[in-house]
Amino acid sequence: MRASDLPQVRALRLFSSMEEKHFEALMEVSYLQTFPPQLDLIAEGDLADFLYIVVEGSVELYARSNGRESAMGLVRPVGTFILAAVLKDAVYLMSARTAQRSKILLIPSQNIRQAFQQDAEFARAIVLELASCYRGVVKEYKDLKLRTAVERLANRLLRYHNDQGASGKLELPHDKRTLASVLGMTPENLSRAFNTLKPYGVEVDGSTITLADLKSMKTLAKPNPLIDDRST
Amino acid sequence: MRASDLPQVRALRLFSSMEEKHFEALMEVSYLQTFPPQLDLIAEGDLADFLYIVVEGSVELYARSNGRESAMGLVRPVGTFILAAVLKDAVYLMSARTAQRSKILLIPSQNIRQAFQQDAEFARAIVLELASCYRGVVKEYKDLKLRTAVERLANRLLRYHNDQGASGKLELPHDKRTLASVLGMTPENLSRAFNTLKPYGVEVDGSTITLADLKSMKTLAKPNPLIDDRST
DNA sequence: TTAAGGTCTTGATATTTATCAAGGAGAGGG
DNA sequence: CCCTCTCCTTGATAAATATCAAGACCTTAA
Repeated sequence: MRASDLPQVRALRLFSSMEEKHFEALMEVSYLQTFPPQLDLIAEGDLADFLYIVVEGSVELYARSNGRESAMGLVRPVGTFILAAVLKDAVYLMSARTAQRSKILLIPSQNIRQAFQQDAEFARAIVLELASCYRGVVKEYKDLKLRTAVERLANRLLRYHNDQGASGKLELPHDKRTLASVLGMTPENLSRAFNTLKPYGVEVDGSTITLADLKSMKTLAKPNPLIDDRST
Repeated sequence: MRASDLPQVRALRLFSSMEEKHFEALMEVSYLQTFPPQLDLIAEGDLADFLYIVVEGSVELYARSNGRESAMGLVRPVGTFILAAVLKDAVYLMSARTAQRSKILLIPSQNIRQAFQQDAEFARAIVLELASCYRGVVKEYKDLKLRTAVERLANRLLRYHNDQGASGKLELPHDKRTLASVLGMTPENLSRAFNTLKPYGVEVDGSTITLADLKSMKTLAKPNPLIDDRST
């Protein structure tokens, strides 16, 4: 890994409170690499050799069973994925591919586990990150189990809208096919769900969405911080 | 907490490798309590005051949104719940109530976080437990997202069957209403799903299920270790 | 023994979601 | 400029799931 990349990595929450010597040891065995879009990074069932950290770009987590495939989540900077598999020294439960050209940090699992034992501050950062991931999945699970497709879309739009500054407009961060999969529906159904939201002030122009009537959107969506807030 | 209960708790994986003095300090502030069935233990949205460990009995995790309610999981001995909220010092994402008369260990969150910092072995046990919880939810999420209702039931039956010794018979560990909710369907639909499975050798007698044709069950269910194995 | 209250099942129907088939709109390449 | 490709949309239909209503079955208690 190049020395010029170090400060960028050091600034990540996961590493910022770590002892210098442990950080250096970790970086010596790590790779910061740039990948083209749509490249498969890991496949479910493989042994967890590395911890992945998305530094730039974005990565799609997905899973397959029977003939079906579904997106399980999107990881954007700065997020980790498959931390649990790394810590347990187990196989990946999800596959991952780049959604865009992405800069990704790879750290060998073994060294992560070692650093966890040696550095209490790092251990603390790791467990907080893992707890956040856990709560993220629980929220996705609740979203899917307690809401209809239209409600999921409405709440997702409100979330993106907030993340992007609540200006009345938002950009979908991925194509509609992927969004549909993330939301647990077919692309056809996503189209129809957008039509259903039209009376609530949702205007679609490509990947730009305008929310013209936030109040009625919220009445319909009934956003719930215990599902939709990513910060808590 | 009574001294006679200590060995039982000490044997739990979470505590077995902890230093004696840290264990004692933790136990001094903890409660081992027995609760009647159907008692609400925590409510989503409340601040995480305690870590809960199910020592005997079983606990149902559930969540609400809009008017809907759904079971999110069942915790049986020896399992923890809401570990992530405790570590993050955040609010619970799920509610919990006893399913049966249950013996439960309550440890104040603050002391858990303190012990995590002081005892590296405990930190290791905690992170492994949390990673297991994470992977458990991911599996539930995959189950719901990638399978139909009948497939979910079939795979659940195969799982219970295995857990209970693979003798051709199995006992449902909860009433059908709860099972339906865990599987993400209505009780009516569960009934129909059992009927759909009849041609595959599934005979229902109250909460006793006989699997008379495992081969065709497996052909239908297509069990997937990356969803159904609880050990990995 | 009967009445009352569960849980579970069944049938009829409605709603939601998926599938299949076709067409439109836009981007990039020749 | 037009072709071709991909992505998205729309319509028609099918399948999956939920809802509503009723009844069966079981347990418990008077």
